[in-house]
Amino acid sequence: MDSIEFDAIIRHPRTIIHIDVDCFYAQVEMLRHPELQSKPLGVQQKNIVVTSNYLAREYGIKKCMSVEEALQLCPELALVNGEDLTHYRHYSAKILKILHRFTPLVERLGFDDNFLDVTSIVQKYMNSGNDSELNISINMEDEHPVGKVFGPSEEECPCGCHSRLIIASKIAAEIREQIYKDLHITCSAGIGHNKLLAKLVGLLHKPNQQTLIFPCSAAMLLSTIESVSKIPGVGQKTTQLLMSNNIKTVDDLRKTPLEALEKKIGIDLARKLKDNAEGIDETVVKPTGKRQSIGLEDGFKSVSLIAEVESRLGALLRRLTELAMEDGRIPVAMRLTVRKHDFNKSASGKRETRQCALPKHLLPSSKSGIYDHAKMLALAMKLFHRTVDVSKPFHLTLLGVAFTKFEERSSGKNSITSFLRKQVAVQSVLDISSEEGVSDINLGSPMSVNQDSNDGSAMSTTSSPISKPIGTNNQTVDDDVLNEIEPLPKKTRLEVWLSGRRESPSNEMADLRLSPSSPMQLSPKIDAAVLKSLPIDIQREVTRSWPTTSKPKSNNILKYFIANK
DNA sequence: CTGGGGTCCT
DNA sequence: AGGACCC
Repeated sequence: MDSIEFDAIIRHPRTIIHIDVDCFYAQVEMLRHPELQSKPLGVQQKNIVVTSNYLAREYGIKKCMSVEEALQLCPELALVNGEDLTHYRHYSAKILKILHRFTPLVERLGFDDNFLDVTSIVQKYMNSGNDSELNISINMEDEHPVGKVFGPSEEECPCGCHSRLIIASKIAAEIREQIYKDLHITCSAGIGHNKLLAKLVGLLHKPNQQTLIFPCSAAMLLSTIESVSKIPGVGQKTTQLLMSNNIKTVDDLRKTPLEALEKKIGIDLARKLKDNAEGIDETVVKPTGKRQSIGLEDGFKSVSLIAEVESRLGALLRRLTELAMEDGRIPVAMRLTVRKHDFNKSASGKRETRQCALPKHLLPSSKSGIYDHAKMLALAMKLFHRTVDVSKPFHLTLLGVAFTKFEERSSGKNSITSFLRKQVAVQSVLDISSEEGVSDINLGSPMSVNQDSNDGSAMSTTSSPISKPIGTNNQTVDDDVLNEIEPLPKKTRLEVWLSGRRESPSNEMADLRLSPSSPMQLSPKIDAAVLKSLPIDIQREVTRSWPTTSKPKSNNILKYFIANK
């Protein structure tokens, strides 16, 4: 077969639907507060209106606008706080379940953005006129797509994608209908033969509508997007790089020779963007599995006291352990995130993270079935002291804590797999107990904050003799476990103090010293020899079920069947 | 005081 | 551990 004919036949083999929930947070809040349904509504996080309903958008309110600005545009704007994502997470899971009724091939970006590869269900419809597994029947006689179509559709592509896309538009309509019937949430959809086109075309008609694009209109769609920054994957940095090279539009991108572009932005990105500029995108829909991390963050004006850090981390950890229990898997590592106030310039304020293994005995699987919050907090504080030099004044604008590696809850028996998996998870994580073994010397004298500063705030009178002798403080967490676990008060002394304090934080602070966090026995070293000593087929069995850290390199063979360019 | 989440790559 | 990206 001539390679050109071959190209023509196999060109657009996939069918992709992109489902975007309309102003997701705002819809959820309207469901929770029906009286707000008919009013302009914004969802607020800190000083930001992160999203708003369409009534509010008529006033010109945009995503991530400041509250001030939004209220100027619409003084009667109703605002609800959306800093707690619990309800959104809940609805997001329900939406995902509905999508899974259609196909397991669902890739999620965030809570409200989904790609579905419906190639195979479209094929089922073409074979039989219905899908016995779904309760949907599609009128195959009707050749018209549901919803809008972008661009001309005069000539049918010889690969047959035309009718596939039309069927997919009916499936998309059915998906949206089921989401609305079950949840009273509206979505918009884009239908195309790849992810890029499905996503971009769905933006054209937005609340509660859907749009289809045929391949012949792909280049046209890309031409109509004004800036390269609208291409998914082109963020702020790349946009700056491109603009400094006078590349602003997709057409600029097309005019730039690949070789020249590679030198400016790197070979991988250059190739991707040259493809994208023509509407080409071979990336596959990667089904989203379990989360790779579960985290919580809290931003604030400024936190400069260790005591307040401890209080806030404690609150975050309580919620985080609840989320982990819902998830069902056992976390194996903890990561702390800190954002330090950046007052040298108006720089963005980078985050710093520290990560460590989570010792097994802090986990709920061991006897009690619950987390030991005191020790979790001690561990988090240890990470904090690795991140922030508390001998000097500090002020933070964000604290976050996350679980980052997981072990499936064993369901009992698969001992060897479970054992090895745990080892591999722990192995790559820094073992913080093994270095600076006794550590916590800083913890002994936290009042040294401000010791040479003149800002006269809280602590300057202090330097209260903290001296619990470091030596006696230095029992390990393991020792604590062996001793008895002190019943955790509803409020810790720290929280009581914090909630009661007004202006004169005095030497009460001496009592707020973090309980001696100390080296923990962590992470037995992995024994690669154990694995290697197994029969090869057992090795394979074991490694196949490991949490995926390596990814299949995306050398899609289809690439070689794409019309040259 | 640009939010509170996430992903993957280097 | 950080960076860039997504929503």
